[in-house]
Amino acid sequence: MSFPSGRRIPEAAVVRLPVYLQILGNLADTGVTRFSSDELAALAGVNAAKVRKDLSYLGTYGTRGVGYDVAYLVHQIKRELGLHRSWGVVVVGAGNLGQAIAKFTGFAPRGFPVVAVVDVDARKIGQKVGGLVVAAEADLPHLVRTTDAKIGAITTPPSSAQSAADALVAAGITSILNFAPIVLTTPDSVSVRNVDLCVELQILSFYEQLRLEPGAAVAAAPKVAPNTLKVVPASV
Amino acid sequence: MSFPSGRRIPEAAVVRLPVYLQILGNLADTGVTRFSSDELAALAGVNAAKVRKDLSYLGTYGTRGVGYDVAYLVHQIKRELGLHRSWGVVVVGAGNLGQAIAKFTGFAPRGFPVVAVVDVDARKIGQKVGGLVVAAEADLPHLVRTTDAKIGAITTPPSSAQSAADALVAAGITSILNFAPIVLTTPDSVSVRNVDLCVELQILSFYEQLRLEPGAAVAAAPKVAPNTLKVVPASV
DNA sequence: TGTTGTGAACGCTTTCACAGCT
DNA sequence: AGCTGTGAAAGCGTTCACAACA
Repeated sequence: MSFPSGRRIPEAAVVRLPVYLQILGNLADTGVTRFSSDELAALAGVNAAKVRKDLSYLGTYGTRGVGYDVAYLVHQIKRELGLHRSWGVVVVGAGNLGQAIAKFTGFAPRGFPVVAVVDVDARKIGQKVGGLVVAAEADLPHLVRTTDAKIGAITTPPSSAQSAADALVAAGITSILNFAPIVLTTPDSVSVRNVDLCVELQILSFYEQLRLEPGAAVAAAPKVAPNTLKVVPASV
Repeated sequence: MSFPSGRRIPEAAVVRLPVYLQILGNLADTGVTRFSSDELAALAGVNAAKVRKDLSYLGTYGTRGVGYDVAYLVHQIKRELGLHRSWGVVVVGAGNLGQAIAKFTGFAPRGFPVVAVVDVDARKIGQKVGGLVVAAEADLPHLVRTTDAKIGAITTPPSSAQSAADALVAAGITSILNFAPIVLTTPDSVSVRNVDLCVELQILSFYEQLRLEPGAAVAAAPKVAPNTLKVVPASV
């Protein structure tokens, strides 16, 4: 509602900024230094008016008749998303997915180093996973404090996901990426994003089915996903 | 636009149906046979009016003064989402994530068996991953035909993701789950859902930052994510 | 009485269209 | 002339509030 200097970016725009950032990063890598809203729109699969509106929420950084500067816009989007600092990720659950995330080398360079992996299973504790040693879930408060982790990723079986969430919240984590196929119960001050692959597959199957059914047809292009995000004033 | 019998479910509602389905499944497992919109709303973290509207798109299946039947609603949601049949998934890219997906036993029971894993790397071809043998990406057309796969999951490095998408499309796949951090170019007749974990982390960091910045505050609860979905008439 | 189903109001998001700069 | 920035309009999605009904 309120915002430091009256500026406020609509949620719908916030979720598109990382997509623009990615594309602009690719453009920069190929030596492009300037782009127009038309060009970015084509690459992102949206329309130019939306790109201009979205970018206008960041400030007035374009040049009429010319376009936008790639490097400058990358900087501004990063600033807005808080990507000029690093956000440590602690992975809860050292199963297949947890290990895949811990081993993935693509997060750290983009500002999201995996700083710890924990599990409740004594057989997993002490194992090495991608340069980290699996710690006990009970150590979360200590680990979060010492590593300054800011985001928790839940990759446990569904039956342990809620207790994992409770442990993360107790340890002071307020942003959770949940891969378990259950709806977590968390305080309103905690942001949760659900990445339930079954949900994604079910949505795909709905549209695939429309394509298979004779006579069925849809025209619109839905862009939403079943994520939940709760955020309350910082003072609470 | 048009729909067989004039019925049409808004996209925003479609993405919530899998969430309801999951919760109702859990309720059924614990012996619950009836629920009210209030109860489901509390469990799903939405409000009761939304639940009633969403369920009303399926048909008139509730009983005034009483509520809804769990088993019956599960059946109706499954029917709507096309979950009374199985949707084979072919994984392209046998790296950490691809292997984690292939090994995960939670998809098949929910109607999404992983029927094949392919890679371009000759060293990976022939390896066994969760009961499947990694095949060559060049075999995709043949594999899709013989396994009747309907969904493709791209878990390759970003540099190979577009060619993976092209190969899937050429093999006749029209629904793609993309884990690579790039925007895919596909025909309009192909549905793509992007599950870019960096995008999710970046969105989380935006809200985390608001919480850390003194004086910052947001009130609304955004529920959208940067997915793209393109669907065209079945006849095309 | 209790709960659904749903028009109508509201608010957010997208799109249009053009004024304003370069 | 070209492209941005932005009010205003249109389109969706959510919420309200209550009639309908078991």
